[in-house]
Amino acid sequence: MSSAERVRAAAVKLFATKGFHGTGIRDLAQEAELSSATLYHYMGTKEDLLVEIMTTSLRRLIDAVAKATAGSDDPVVRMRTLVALHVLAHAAQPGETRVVDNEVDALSAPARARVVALRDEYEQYWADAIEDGAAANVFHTAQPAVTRLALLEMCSGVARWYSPKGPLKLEDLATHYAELALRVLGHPVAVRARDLRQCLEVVAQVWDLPVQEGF
Amino acid sequence: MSSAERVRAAAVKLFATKGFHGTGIRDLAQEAELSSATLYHYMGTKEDLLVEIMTTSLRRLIDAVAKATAGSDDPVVRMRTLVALHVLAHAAQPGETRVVDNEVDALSAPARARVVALRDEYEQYWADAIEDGAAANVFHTAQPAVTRLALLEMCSGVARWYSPKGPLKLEDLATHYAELALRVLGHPVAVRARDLRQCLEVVAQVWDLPVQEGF
DNA sequence: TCGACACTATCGATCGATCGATCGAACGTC
DNA sequence: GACGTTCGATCGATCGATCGATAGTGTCGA
Repeated sequence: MSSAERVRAAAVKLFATKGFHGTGIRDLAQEAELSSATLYHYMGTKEDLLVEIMTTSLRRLIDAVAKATAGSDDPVVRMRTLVALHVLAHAAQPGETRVVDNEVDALSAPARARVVALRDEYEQYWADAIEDGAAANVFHTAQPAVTRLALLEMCSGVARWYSPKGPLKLEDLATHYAELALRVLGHPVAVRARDLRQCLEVVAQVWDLPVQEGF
Repeated sequence: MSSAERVRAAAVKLFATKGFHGTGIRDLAQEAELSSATLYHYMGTKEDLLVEIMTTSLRRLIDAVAKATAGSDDPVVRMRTLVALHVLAHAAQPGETRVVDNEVDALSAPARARVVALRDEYEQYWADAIEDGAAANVFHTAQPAVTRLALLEMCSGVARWYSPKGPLKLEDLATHYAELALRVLGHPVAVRARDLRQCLEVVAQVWDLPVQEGF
């Protein structure tokens, strides 16, 4: 792993576990096995590093859902795909996703605006799928906007507790959450294994992970 | 409001919005309208202040669920009560709950152990209700533990976005979430208004809030 | 009624430590 | 000798925390 990669990995790990403000430049340097001065050869300010992690992580997620939902009009299929992708991404990359979800408040106003715009772009996929499903009468929810937020929070929570060392396989996790999401949306239909396998492949591809189960 | 109360309120506000590490002693002093030296007349260390906020907040929540679920054996009723209480607490006291949910990592090891023990005590109510419901065949979930975590994350998320200024009333919010939770648990039954009103009263009582709607 | 004393509340000044960030110099490699 | 990397030393700023001093307030014996 190159020094540049070590710096980024160190930042993801420490920002995710100790928070942006709780992580010092010297913590970063120690984790990356470099002097604090050398860090600045690979980054701008500490905030630049945070912004880079957030934007690339969100861009990857947006690319993944764009790729995985392309060509599908069925809201149920899209919803299953969105949930599976979101859960897989949060389980496989808990560091990045925890930083994105928890450290938005640490950004300065202009940087925060750019990150929030990306997040809104992502959540629009969820809003569209829910709206289309409600219009097609396959989803039944009295408060679509609230339900969307509830689903997103439920799925993002995975990054806070999932461990690949536990008994639960990634596929089982994603399948279970897709099932829960459809229940929330008032559409009690079993999850098809075929849809899920496609999501696993997209995640492995976009995040550049080995393809076998468990990443 | 006394100085002691202003210190605590300032800490809740700033810890919730800027994070524990992102909040300086001087920020706290300015928000509480005191000098930084005077702060230490009302608190121990900054971490003591954080621990006090977390433990009292969790104790109140535990007291509330103990009071509200006492005497009820029906897992469905208990689950509705747990969800409504949790959502109402997170919507009515977003500061405290955000601090509890997000700043656990900022604690030193011994303090964290005490807080996590309280959190586990609280979550046991959820685990019991889900287990009893599954045993009574009124809940249907393949992964009870995962479902519990998913539900908790879903409900806690309310503190991140709910605003009393929005169009959504507290009762509608709690009712909607109770409905979503029962769907997640495979028990599609409408929420009874009577159960909810009792939860509103318990929250108002335990958190010492005015009883009329909206707190 | 009055002063003496104790106690609470407050703050300006300041402590040593750590913060994010920068500098010039020294490496190696081509 | 040009360039990409690395680091020790150090900058001014800010951090959490403490100090002694100064008011205010209530109590109690004379």
